[in-house]
Amino acid sequence: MSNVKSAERELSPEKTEVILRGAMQEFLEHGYAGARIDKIVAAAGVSKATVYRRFADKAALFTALIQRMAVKIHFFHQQELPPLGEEPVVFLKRYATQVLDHITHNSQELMLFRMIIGESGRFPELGQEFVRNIEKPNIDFLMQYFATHPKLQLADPEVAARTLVGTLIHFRTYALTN
Amino acid sequence: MSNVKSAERELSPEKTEVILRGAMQEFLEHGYAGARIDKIVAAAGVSKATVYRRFADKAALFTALIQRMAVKIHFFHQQELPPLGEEPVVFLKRYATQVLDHITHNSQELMLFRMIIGESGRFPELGQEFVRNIEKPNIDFLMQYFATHPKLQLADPEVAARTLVGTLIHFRTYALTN
DNA sequence: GTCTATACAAAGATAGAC
DNA sequence: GTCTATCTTTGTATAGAC
Repeated sequence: MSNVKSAERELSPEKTEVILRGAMQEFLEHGYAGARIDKIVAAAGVSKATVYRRFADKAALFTALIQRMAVKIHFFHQQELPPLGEEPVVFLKRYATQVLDHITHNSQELMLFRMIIGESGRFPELGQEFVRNIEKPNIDFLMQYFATHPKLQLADPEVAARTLVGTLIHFRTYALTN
Repeated sequence: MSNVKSAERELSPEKTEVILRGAMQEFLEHGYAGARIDKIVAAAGVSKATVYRRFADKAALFTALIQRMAVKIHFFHQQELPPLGEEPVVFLKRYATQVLDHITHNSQELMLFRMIIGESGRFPELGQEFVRNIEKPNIDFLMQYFATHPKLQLADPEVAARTLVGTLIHFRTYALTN
């Protein structure tokens, strides 16, 4: 006989939100092993018990956070495309510039990429998630773009797409420092 | 009046060697923050005091290890070049295959690349060291190769070299999982 | 110069009050 | 459902014997 509201009275979504926000800061700055639960709860303004009621342990909190970020970044990139009507050379230059600028002005995203790569040996599902959510959509888009623009004379659209995406990500996560 | 031998009686190089070997295992497997000094000394068969007599702290041990590995890998790659007399297309395919195979059969090197990228935000000098010792020599070599083979019709040898190296490293450290 | 034993701090996780 | 207080383990680093 409980009404609808009582059925919802479980874990408050607001607290979950602030926990994840605090966790993001701490994990991005120090990596998985370097992150401290104490710092996360301090930043979130909740107690440890509140964290451990939602997440089994540190690893569960970490993976939950990363998966959430993967989805957000995915949708973000989709909105950012430069106009498709331009000449291919112009479009591709803008596309590349935009990706690099985006990461450059979004230091959290740079830290995220680096962390994913660094932890992907110990959290394989995490690396796969990112391939699925971030790299794959970009590669698929470019593949189709290349395939529908024969004037570019690209023998293999998939190779071209993987090359461009790989070069851009690598250039920003490894070659440059800040 | 001390003879030459007594002047050398400082820290035994053999112990330094086994410490670094144990440290390599542990750091590569768990990253910087995840590595445990206890595990390192256990693997090396020495005491903690012996470690701390040589290295000021964990970070000093870490950076010393990475710099040593950077030098070793640098020299290793130099010896591996496929025959330069081949047709450019053949040579480049072999070069790429060899780099990928090398990392694939050298899981420690893969772990090292991932760790460098993951820690490069917190240890910037470490990322720079690797650019200098590993990426730069490869890029320089390819640049010169491209410049001396005009039939490849590459407008910008440096861009081509960076693209190839970046794509190869990224493909192996991020896109694939194992 | 190297070891054993230990200091000291901090971590992750939980019990019990409200 | 959330907090305070605490348990237990484990970490880095060092003091002192040999």
